[in-house]
Amino acid sequence: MSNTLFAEILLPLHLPGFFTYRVPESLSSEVAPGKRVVIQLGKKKLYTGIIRKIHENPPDVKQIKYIQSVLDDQPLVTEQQMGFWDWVADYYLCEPGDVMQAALPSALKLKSETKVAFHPGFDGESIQLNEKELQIMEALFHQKEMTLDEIAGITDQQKVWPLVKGLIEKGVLITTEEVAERYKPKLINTWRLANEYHDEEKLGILFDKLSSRAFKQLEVLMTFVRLAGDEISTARIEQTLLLKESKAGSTILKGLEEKGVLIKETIEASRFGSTPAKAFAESIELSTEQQNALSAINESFAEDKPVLLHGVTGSGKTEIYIRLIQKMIDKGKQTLFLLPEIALTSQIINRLKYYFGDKVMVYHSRFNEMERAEVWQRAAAFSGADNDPFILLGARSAIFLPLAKPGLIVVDEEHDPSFKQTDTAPRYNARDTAVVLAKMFNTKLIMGSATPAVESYYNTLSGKYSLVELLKRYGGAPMPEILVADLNKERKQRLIKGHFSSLLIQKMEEALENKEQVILFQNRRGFSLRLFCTQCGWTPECPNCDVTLTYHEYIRKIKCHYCGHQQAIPSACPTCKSHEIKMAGFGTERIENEIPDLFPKARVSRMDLETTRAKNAYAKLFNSFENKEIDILVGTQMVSKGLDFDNVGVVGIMNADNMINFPDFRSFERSFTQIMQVSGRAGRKKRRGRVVIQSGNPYHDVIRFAIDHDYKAMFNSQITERRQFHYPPYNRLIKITIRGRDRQTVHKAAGQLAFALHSKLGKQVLGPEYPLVSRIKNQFLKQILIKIPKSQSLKSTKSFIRESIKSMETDREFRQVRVIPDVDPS
DNA sequence: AGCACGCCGACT
DNA sequence: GTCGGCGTGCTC
Repeated sequence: MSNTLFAEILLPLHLPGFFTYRVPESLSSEVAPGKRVVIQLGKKKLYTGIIRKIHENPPDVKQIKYIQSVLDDQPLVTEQQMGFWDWVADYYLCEPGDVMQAALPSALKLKSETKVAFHPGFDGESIQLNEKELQIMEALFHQKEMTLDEIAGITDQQKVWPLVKGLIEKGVLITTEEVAERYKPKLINTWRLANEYHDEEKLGILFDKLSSRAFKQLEVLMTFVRLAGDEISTARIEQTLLLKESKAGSTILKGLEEKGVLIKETIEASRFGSTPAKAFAESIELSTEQQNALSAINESFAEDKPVLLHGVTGSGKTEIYIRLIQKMIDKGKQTLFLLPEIALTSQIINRLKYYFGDKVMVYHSRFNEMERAEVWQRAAAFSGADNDPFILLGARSAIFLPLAKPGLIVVDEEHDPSFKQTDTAPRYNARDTAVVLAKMFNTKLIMGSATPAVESYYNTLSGKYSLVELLKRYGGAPMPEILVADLNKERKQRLIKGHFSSLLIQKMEEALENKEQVILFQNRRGFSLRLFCTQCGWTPECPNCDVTLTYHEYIRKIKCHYCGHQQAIPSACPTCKSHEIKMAGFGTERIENEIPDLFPKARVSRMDLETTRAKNAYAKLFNSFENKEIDILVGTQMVSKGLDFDNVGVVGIMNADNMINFPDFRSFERSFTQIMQVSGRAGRKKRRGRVVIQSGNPYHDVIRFAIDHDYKAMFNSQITERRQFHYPPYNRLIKITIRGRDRQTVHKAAGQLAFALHSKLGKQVLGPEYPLVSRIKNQFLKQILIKIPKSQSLKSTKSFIRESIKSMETDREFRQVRVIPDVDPS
């Protein structure tokens, strides 16, 4: 007789620590760390949890529930991965449950639903029931089982539970909680030839027999033979293909099955189509520069050092990645390839598939639940077979994919801010997390960018990473020429038409004359169209958030970016009753509308969030630009990422100032990066492209450095500033947001927390201050910023911060206040 | 996170 | 009265 077992269960919820459940005797041989279990939490809800530990110590709690069932035969998450999850939770100051929630695809996290049915003992005799109760019963006679939502639908009432509860008490209804495994492998039917007929002679006799009476069956069999080709004894033909090719129905197949001619086999199939590789990675010819870079990378890998590949746009970083990936494939190891979300729709996927075919699997937020779960499962089940996923490609959440044999991690466009998750916990940076992951799993790591993040470049100087440079474009293509249009000067001389300077117009004309294309870039921060009253200056604001509403053409309404509130355009100003309401600011749409006047013959399209919302809209725009059906493409950020076109003569940056003047310690760096990324779209193979930057401040350092393509000058100027003002990479930042319904309480709570932090951290604590937007969805916000010197122990500082937050949260006065820590905020 | 419980204001 | 709208506390 063994002792009772208990299990520490990790739940995908924002709750501290683990919950302890009891292991029933019947499951004691099945439980193991890393397996999923079904447990009940609270009064009825069932959840999927993951076993973290099994022990024999009864916990000190009032009630202890049993594990209901074990879902996996093999652990879904390995010990090593769990260690990685723990690191993420610890470093980014969140709960392990937050990490589980982010890491597991939703199809692997089941949740129960309440189902209502008749009580088996209920005899149908009507007791005193009201109209709504009768409605429910009526519906149940037809359906046997209903969810609470369905009941809400038929009774036309939102709060349905008291109603159902009454019926349960009367002995009419019962409820059950149902969980269904949501991930199901896709199954397809295939057919093979029975062993008996592998013999040619016997097959011949069969043909003769069928030709006399079963003509349809003969046709199917002949189709089978044709499709099977040389592999008649081993071939498995898909049912759908077989039926389509022989134009037969499934009854005919049944007939053949009954005669013992063909045998049905159901196999697990991929939800993804198959694309064979079209070329060998070895066939790529590297330039001398690329060859040197590759050797340098391999040398650093030998020392187990992460590599930062600083390669200008068009220098051929991808070819180097492909070579490195091929080497991993030869060793039977997997590559995790991370890139920014928007770049996922781009050419790089096609490039990798071109060389690696089915060995590439993409993990994408646009995929449905099942597809994501399939990628997850196949990554973990990897055994090195030919069509196994050797390359896992995805945005930041792909960092949690369970690679069975990881060998290499690639972080492309490593400077990109979208690697940092900002909205929900865990607020992790996938690039920084990749560095830790690589160390924990003993894999190689390469990060690439044309404009590395200041932090990353600094790490190469301090020796934490190796720096490998590719500072020339592939094939000796020239870097684009960068010109600046002085908006103030042109404005004085009245040369500006709409939002176009004479310089930009001139360069665009030249390009269009040469049959070259034009890309115009408008930063999203400038994309707001604001209404204002010309008489008193009034501007419509969001009732729930502390922001002005912005105009959206496609709905002809004004809308809030934070909470989604929208309303009609006011016809009169509510303060002064004036009807003189005008629009300020400009976006991609405005620019698009101005073009016909300036370039009547040009074909114009717009690429931004609105125009690419529909499925495949992005690909369509992309293709028509590539096929030169578009002369001028106006767009936001989107046009700056991963688009490589050959025929772009001019890139126009409509307004550089709203990027540069953004109040943030990274705005200088971001502006430079943005300008360089957009500029990279110009020119390429054939001739030197041109970039026109429009600015009211043409002698600003950012613009000067951009003109010279001088990353290092930008870096040097920034690193000095960062040191002086104690910003990263010299100090670590932790931003703490305090949020709540009541302004005064938030103010007080923030003050108290800052005071507590101050007691030990002193001047490292800044604030509390109101953030740029101090109210979102009717919640008031305040922020505290902590600047921790690199020399200081991060571990003890963080645990002190954790404790300070906890002690503030336990104060009853602040029970409605939420505290949100953000480590290394972007 | 979800959910029950409890209190309050608005209507069939 | 009953319904729905929150605020609050709790989950092994």
